Amino acid sequence: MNESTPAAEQLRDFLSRDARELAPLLLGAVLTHESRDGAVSIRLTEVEAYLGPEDSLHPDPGSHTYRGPTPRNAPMFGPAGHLYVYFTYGMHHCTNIVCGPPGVASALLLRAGEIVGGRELAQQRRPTSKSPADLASGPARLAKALGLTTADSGRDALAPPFGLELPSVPSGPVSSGPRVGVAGAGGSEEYAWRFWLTGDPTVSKYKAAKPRTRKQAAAWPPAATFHQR
DNA sequence: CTCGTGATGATCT
DNA sequence: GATCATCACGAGC
Repeated sequence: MNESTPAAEQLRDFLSRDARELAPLLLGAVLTHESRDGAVSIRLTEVEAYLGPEDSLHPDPGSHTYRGPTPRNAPMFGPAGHLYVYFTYGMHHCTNIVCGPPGVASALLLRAGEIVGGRELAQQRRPTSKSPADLASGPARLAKALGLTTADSGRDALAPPFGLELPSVPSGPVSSGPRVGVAGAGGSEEYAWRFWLTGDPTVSKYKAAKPRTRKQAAAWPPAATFHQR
């Protein structure tokens, strides 16, 4: 078995707090993933908090757990410090670190970071990246640089082959704003739960959630569809 | 620099 | 069947 060390359990306790409180504290932390090809380490510069459905004061319509547990989001209902990785848009992976008190299905989406170890391997995994600051400047880029897929969802980020190290000194000023790419109310100013290190060059460029142009084909023509097969 | 858009498949209703 | 917690690329300033 893979027993957690006392240090890992202390860190797990640290992560077991409200995602909005934890988010700024986790900026500057270094996440490492060691694989057969080598290790890559990322210093986190941008995260987003997603809350669980248990908090009736702040129900979070932008969270994957908003409508309760499913096979995909199961890790978010588990212990803090584990990974929740999902696949989206048919081609991208995104990585979360589960957090929050036990029984609250919340997590932090890792949106960007600075590669501080294994830059060569990260560049190999992201051949289209044109500068070191681009290597992990976006949630799918970050997952790609770390070599994470849905196969890693549910695994413990506080035990090998992973590792998480908190910043030894305060990481500097933190900014916050609305979450990126979240449709509907969950992306509004009311849920300004995106946090980043002010001025850091690796932070992803902000793009407001575009009002998804809905397909009108299904609704048109409106009346001539009675006898369609 | 800022847009707009196509790619592409798991997931949930 | 619609919706995505996105990225890369190309057109037009």
